[in-house]
Amino acid sequence: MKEPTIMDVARQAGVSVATVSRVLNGSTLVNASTQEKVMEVVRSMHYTPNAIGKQLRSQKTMTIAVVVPDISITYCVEIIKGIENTANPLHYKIIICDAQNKPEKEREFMTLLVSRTVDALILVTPSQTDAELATYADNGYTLGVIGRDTGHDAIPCALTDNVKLTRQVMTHLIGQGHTRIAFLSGFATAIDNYERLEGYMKGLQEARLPFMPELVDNGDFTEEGGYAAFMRLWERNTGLTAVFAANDEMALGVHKACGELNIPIPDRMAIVGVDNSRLTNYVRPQISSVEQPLQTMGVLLAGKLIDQMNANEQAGRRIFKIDSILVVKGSSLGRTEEGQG
Amino acid sequence: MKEPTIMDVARQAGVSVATVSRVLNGSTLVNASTQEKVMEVVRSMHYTPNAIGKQLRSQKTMTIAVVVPDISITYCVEIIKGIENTANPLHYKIIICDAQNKPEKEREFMTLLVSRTVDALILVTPSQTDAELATYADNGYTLGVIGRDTGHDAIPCALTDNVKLTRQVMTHLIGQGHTRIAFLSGFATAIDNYERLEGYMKGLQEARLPFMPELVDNGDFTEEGGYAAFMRLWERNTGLTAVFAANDEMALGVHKACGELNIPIPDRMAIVGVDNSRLTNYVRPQISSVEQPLQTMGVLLAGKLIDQMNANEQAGRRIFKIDSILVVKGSSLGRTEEGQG
DNA sequence: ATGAAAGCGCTAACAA
DNA sequence: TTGTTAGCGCTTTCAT
Repeated sequence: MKEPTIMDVARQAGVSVATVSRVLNGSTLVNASTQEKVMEVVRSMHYTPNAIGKQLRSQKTMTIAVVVPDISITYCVEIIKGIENTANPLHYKIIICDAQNKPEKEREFMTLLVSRTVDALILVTPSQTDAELATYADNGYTLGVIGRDTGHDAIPCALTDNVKLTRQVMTHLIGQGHTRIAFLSGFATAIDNYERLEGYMKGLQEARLPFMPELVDNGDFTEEGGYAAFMRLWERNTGLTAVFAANDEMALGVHKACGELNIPIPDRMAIVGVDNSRLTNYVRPQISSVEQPLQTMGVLLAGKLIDQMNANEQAGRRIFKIDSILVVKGSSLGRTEEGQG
Repeated sequence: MKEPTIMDVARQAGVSVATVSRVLNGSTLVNASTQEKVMEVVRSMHYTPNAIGKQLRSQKTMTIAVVVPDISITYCVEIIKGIENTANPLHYKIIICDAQNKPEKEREFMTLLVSRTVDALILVTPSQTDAELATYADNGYTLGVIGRDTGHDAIPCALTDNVKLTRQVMTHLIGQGHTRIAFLSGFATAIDNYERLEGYMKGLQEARLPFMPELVDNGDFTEEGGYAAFMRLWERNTGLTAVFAANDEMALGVHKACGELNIPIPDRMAIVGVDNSRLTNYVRPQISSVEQPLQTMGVLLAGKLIDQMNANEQAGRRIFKIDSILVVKGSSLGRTEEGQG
């Protein structure tokens, strides 16, 4: 089971390897009859060029690695789809790397870049520090980040405007008459937290509502975390009537907790999440959520990165900050008078 | 930004490239002091071996491609996780390929194998025919399939026992007193259909229930398809009291349809799906579903494939047929007397 | 224990 | 228009 090489084709066709290579790569400087003859042999031998040989010679793999924290999160999958939709038509292959929520795994994947297995690497909400990522960029590696801005000139990024997003939610909730609104954040390390907290506070400020630290808690971006956090909030007896969770998982946890505590939604408790994931539409009432244009983020960043590799110069925008939209559903709309009492 | 090569390291350390290569690959035939000296240089230069060069020389990529029909399906993601858990510890990299439900895309990914970009390829519920896949195996390529058996000696596979699975469901439903049970299949092309239909018929047979063709319909494995199929079934006025859907998506469609038609679940209509996906636990009542040990399937197949590559002989089992378990929930349990009337 | 050198499959610069 | 040939970075046989 030995693959035919370009040599075999050349021999069989009675031409040199250079000619075969030219035909294969669509060079115009080839006699039509020669071309025909070579293609004939290529077909009859079922010859397919060896990708490794090509890569070694051309110093290009035409491959981009996408490192996601967890392949089971819809958030990540949507981004991947966006990247694919841009990369595939441009003949770039995508290799998806699942870091399984382990920072050490994520770091391991960086060697794909260093070992030249891929031409570029996209990190989705990386766990590495800005300084770590800067090192790679400084050494000339092509990488981009989705979900935050490392601040490095050579690292493009796509992210949502968290402050705007949060204020949008706050405006909605305050408009519904809520004054005690809890904020459920994710990991303390995520930059999103800081920005969303900022938007939360700004929203309160504008409505001349006081900031109450006891209305802020952490749910670690998981359903269980959101559930536990809400239980803590509830026991503090702060008189809260609404919860803004930094993602849908936590919002689902709150939804569940309210169910168990017999707190009617939205009458006694309004809930808003982020991601507008499918699940939010299957629980009753459905959960209002902010929809981020994830595919778009993938499309824009991949496009930018490919441009960067081909043009060899950093032209155009480096930061793609994208607006999201709030999808209002039953969990935060239509409180009945009765319920409010 | 030029990477240091093994040559640079050799020069710097005052040894030959062969020695550097030996050190890097842990050969024992190297003087301890030489070894130390080389490693010192490797560290100081931040040298990382070029993967492409290595691959070309060794004729191995240590990479396995996993081609899934759709990366957004949890079914696929679970299998991927299983494969990763086996492959990564054995130093194999995984490249995930999303065929986006397009047969031509799936076929394109086969060139990864032919072009030697990967050492092996795993197909999850492929759209290609057995004959097509056989060609690759006959030409010595290493591939495996999850979800069906191609019947080819050199193509290992992992799959669930569909007949058993279906009969399990039928036994449960018949045990609950149902006699008119609809069967909702997926694409007509999927082999699963045939086997599940077989199990359905056997289940009826054993219980001495008649097979009614008008109780079988197709829902294309989608929620919308399941919804539409149920609507058709319902209009046929067959007096059905239970639906077995070949996957959870279709089961959710039936669930939705019942909601709109005001058919109480499980009192007037029992529902059972397959996959035991997360969503089945968020709707009310929760949907009974068959849980397939997907991760296990990935683990077993990947292990078999890697063995096959290393041992160069086909020892051991080729077909991994795995039992699934039925998780009974509200949608098919506890019909009240009243409801039955 | 170490080094020299061949060669994996390919492209492209240079020659003819 | 076509051919010859030098590498891309690495491992490994064969000498030493």
